[in-house]
Amino acid sequence: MPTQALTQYERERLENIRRNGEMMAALKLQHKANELSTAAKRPRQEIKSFNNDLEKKKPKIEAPIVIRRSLRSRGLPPDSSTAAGLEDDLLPSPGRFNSQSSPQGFPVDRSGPLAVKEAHSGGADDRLLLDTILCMSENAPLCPAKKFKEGTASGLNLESLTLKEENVARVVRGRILNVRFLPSGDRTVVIVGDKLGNVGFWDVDRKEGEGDGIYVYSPHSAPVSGISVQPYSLCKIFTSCYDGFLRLMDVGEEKFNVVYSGDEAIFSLSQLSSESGSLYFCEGRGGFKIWDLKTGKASSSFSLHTDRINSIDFNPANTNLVATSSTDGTACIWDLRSIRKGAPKSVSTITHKKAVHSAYFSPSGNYLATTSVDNTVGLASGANFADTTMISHYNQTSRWISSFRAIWGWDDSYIFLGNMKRAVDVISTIDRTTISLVSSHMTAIPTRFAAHPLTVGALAGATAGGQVYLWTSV
DNA sequence: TATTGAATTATGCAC
DNA sequence: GTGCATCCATTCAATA
Repeated sequence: MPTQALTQYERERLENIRRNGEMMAALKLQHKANELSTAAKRPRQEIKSFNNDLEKKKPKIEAPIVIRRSLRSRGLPPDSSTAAGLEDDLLPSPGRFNSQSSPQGFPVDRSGPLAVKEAHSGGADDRLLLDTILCMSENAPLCPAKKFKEGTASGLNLESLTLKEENVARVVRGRILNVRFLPSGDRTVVIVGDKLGNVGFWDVDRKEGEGDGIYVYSPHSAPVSGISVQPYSLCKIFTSCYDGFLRLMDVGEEKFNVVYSGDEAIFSLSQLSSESGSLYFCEGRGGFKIWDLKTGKASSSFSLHTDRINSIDFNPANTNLVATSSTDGTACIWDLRSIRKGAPKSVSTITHKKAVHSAYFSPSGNYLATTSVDNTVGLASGANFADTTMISHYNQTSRWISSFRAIWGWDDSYIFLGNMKRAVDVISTIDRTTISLVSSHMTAIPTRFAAHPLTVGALAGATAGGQVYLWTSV
């Protein structure tokens, strides 16, 4: 390997990986022997889960999670070859860092475009999934990824929400950070991203004889921080990752292409439901970028917070307004038309006592709901969202559990979020009361949620154990 | 102000 | 049912 062509940063990473590899090798010898001898007997879990035959076959060479940090944040001097190194990242170069074993046992290079086949790491033969998505895409080519009938009464009856036994699945192995629905009314497909870099699909409405409907890909080498389905095109799915990569899963092309590769971890990703030319993402400590997909360049770049930005959300009624939530303890609403580079000024700032993990606009755009580790859910409304009320909610998740993020349902009346007692809490915005949805099928704490954009009552909750619970309205 | 270290404790898996 | 490994999240207090 031509080490002289690598940047200092990359050399450090290689060294780190080598050290980890040595340690792993020592630790894993015994572990692997145990694994092989016990791999035959397994199914303890009653719920359906991805078939890990492929996982069993491949030698487990676990690449360490390498979180990208800028030279600046690591207190190192600027490296003149960084830009070149970045270019390098976009080219396939076998044997480079970021490699992990494929199902076939060959190392997978995660620094360039990846074939879907190469990234496929678990679950059934994925031909069926790819064809299903293509078919869904053809049937609903003009179906935008936006909320159900913005702001109008959805007619949801909370008491009708149930969790059926068959609507529980273990989709991925790691802790889920992100859950989404494919925006189609035809067929329910859930997409999740986990801490290990896996992107899992669950085809809930599969037909008899089509297997368990679970498919797993490993396009990333670190936690998947965002999933966004391209508006008007179900077969283009963007994912962002702590490894600094933004990828596009193109179902038609059968590729996980590299859209962007930066030096810092990407913590959040969003797109406008009405426009498909740009990606909006946050990286490092407070960085916000607008990425032009046509030119492949950043059209804007701002520093909006002093710490990581955990979520980005557009106001459905006025898409010039974007809300960001940050570990710096604030959630801000920005007007994209008047944001200034030097000292950006927010339209409104909601201040919490601790980190804010989400800030989402209600379907009508009249409210903003924030979730903070200071044990509150904030509700902002009125002119410039200046009227703020704080609703008490226990948000202390432990080390192994992702932070809670309160999401909106199908109209402005309810907010959904996790509860440490293995329940889904529903806050009514009308009387500010909280009720809990419980089920004996929910054996872990749901922390990240998605409301189906077209089906009222279809609510997916995801856990630290890779499970997804799909609540439905009957 | 930046860095370091302690504390937190749910889940899956193997037995 | 019990015990163990996970480990790179996040916060906060203590330190330089």
